This record gives sequence, structure tokens and C-alpha cells, in this order.
Amino acid sequence: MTDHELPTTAYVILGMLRLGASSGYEIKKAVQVSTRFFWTISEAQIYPMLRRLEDARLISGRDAPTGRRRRRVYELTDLGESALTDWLERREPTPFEVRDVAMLKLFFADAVGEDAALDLVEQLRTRSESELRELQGQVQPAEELARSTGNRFPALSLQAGISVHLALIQASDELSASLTRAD
Amino acid sequence: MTDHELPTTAYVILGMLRLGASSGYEIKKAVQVSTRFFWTISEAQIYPMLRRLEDARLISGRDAPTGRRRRRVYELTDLGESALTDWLERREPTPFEVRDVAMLKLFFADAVGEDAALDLVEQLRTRSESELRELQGQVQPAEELARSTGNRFPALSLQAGISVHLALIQASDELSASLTRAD
DNA sequence: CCTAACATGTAAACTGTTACATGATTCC
DNA sequence: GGAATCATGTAACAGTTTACATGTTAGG
Repeated sequence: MTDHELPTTAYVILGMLRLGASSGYEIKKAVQVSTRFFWTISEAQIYPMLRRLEDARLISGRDAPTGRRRRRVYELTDLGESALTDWLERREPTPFEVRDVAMLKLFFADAVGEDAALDLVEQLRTRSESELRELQGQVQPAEELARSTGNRFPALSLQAGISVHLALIQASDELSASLTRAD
Repeated sequence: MTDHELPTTAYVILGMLRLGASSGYEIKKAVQVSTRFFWTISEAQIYPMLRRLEDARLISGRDAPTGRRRRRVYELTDLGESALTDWLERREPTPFEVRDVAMLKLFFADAVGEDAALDLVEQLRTRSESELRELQGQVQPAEELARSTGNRFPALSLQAGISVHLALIQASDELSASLTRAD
């Protein structure tokens, strides 16, 4: 059972509903602060997908306006819950897909002068620093979620992201050093 | 001058031509062994893009069949060269875009049992090990390229990729440990 | 002889983003 | 009163993958 053909985006929505988000808007915000580090989705995907999932009976929705402001909240159905766990338990190839213009530019940096190349390394470092700050800003909320709901994996997976950017910062430093050394 | 509106894929092709690839087929292979770690492109993009770039005079092509087997080789024009360097020198936001189903599953792993969750961590580790092996397999060829052509950034950027996967392997181990500890 | 590698390409489908559009409510 | 946030949505476009299609040549 349970549809095998859902796009990953659908599982993000199912997963976020399970973690307590209820409206499309809340899902959007939750993605922006958490899964964003390894999967992004935009509003233009969320709202149509919510309908699709409701049509497929994986979630059930009801209108819950605040005053005159419309609002529709959803929750997982049993079918949706099992679609989510099936996906999580399904062993499938999960390639590491990165689309990183900064690294790409670094790869081709021989085409430009030393200053420009150093600048690219610097951009790489700065970016990882800011990603790191944002990830670290999520540590406390994630731990709070673990305490209050028992869902501890959001906090745990945060650590993996933090490790990646710490590694990239260190790699950038080593790169700058080896470039300036070889003046 | 030099078109501001080229997709990133176009610069990958320009960059690879600069590094010595000459045909679409060679570009494809070069991408598969090197930039693949931070940017992938498929054949279905390469051949149409080569034409577009030729139309835009950023590259020039000529037929160079081997026997009866057709083959078209390209080289950068001056215009193409400056499009590439302009892109490299252009400071632009380069967000860290990762689409990682494995990490995503880990984020939602509270929905499944301990065994399944440990399995997800294991998958993460195994994947980084195999990525690491492939990256390390590229170290010697990249160093050889540096020696023979003076292009040293392919080898240097490889190190950043290696750091990332070493960090992910370590993070996976720490994750497994903290999960089994908390039996 | 047959397989792997060389070599190029297209059509259809899918995925995803950007920009736009609309309106309500809260907080300063 | 105005800005930020809440809230939902669509249309057009851009980018990408998958599957298919075709043929050559080198090496075992």
C-alpha cells in the first residue's frame, strides 16, 4: 500500500505535520529554519501539495480561520502516517546532491588571479560561518522540541550540519594558508 | 559585456573546455569524475548548451571525426574566456544548496523505531565512505593535472570535499554512539 | 563476435523558482 | 497610520532528468 511515487517534498510536508506544524504557512516557516539546510521547498510547492495529499487521504484538513483571516489546518491520517514511516524505512539510493556555485567557482579558480581566487575562498568561509550561526541558533529550539515532544532527531541532525560547516571553515583556512604561502 | 544571464551549467562547460576537455563527451566524463561532487550536469544539457554557447560566440567548434565516427570539438573564444573570468570574479550570493534525502530522513527519524533510525545513520555513514573513496581516487589525477598544466584548483577544491565527508563520517559515528548509549 | 566505450542527440515529463496577486491582523 | 507578519494561492518560466534513439570503433 501507501503510494510509492510521492516526491520528496511530500514527505517533508508529512514529516512537518507530524512534528506539530498545522498550516501551510507553519510548514513553510518550519522548513525555513530547519530542513532548509538539506532540503528547501517554496510556497508554490506547499499549497498545491497539501491539496494533493488531502485528495490522496494522507492528510485531512479543515478550515480554522483566525477572525476573518482564512486559514486551513491539516493533520496526518493513519494512511499518511504509514506513508511517512514506509518512506523512512525504505532503503533506497540517496545520493549526496549538492549544487554549490561557490565550490564550483573554486574548482575553476585557476582562470583568475591570486587575489580573486583568495576572494573565492573567503566567500566560502564567510558563507559557512553564517550557515553555522544559523544552525547554532536552532540548537536550543530543537532541544526544547526534544524535551517537550520527545522528538530528538531534529536536534541530532542539526549536529551533522554543524560538523559540515566547521569542516568547511577549517578547509577554507587551510586553503588560504596554502595559497598565501606559495606566493 | 559578456552575457550576465548564462545558467551555471554554461560556466561548467566553459570551465571544462578551459581545463582541456574538447568534446561534449569529454566534458560529460570530466564532470562525472570531478565537479560532480558539487555540481552535476547530464548529456541532455551539455549538447544543447554547446550549441547555445557556439551561437553566442563564447566557444568555437569544428568537426573532428575519428574515422567514420562523428565528433565535434570546441574551444573557448576570447569572449568565452572573459565570460568565464567575469563569472568567477563576480561577487554574487552563492547559497549552500543541498538536497539530501538521507539527512532529511534522519531529521524525521523520530517517526520510526530505534533500529530503523540506526539504519538511517548507517546509510549516511556508508554513503560518505563511498563518496570519500571516489574523491580520494581523484587526488592523484588532479595533482597530475596541476603538475602538467599548472591548474591547481581542481586538486585544492577536492580537499574541501574530502573534509566534508570526513566530518560526516565522524558525525555519523557520534550519532550512532549517542543513540545506542541511550538504550 | 561481442561488449564496452566513444559520440551525439531529442522528446516528454517533472520539478522548482520567481514574480505576482490578494487580503487580514498585530504591534509599534 | 504603517510595517511586519499571517495566510493562501497562481501563472509563467527555467532548469533538469529519464528514457529513448542511433551509430562507430577498439579490444578481448
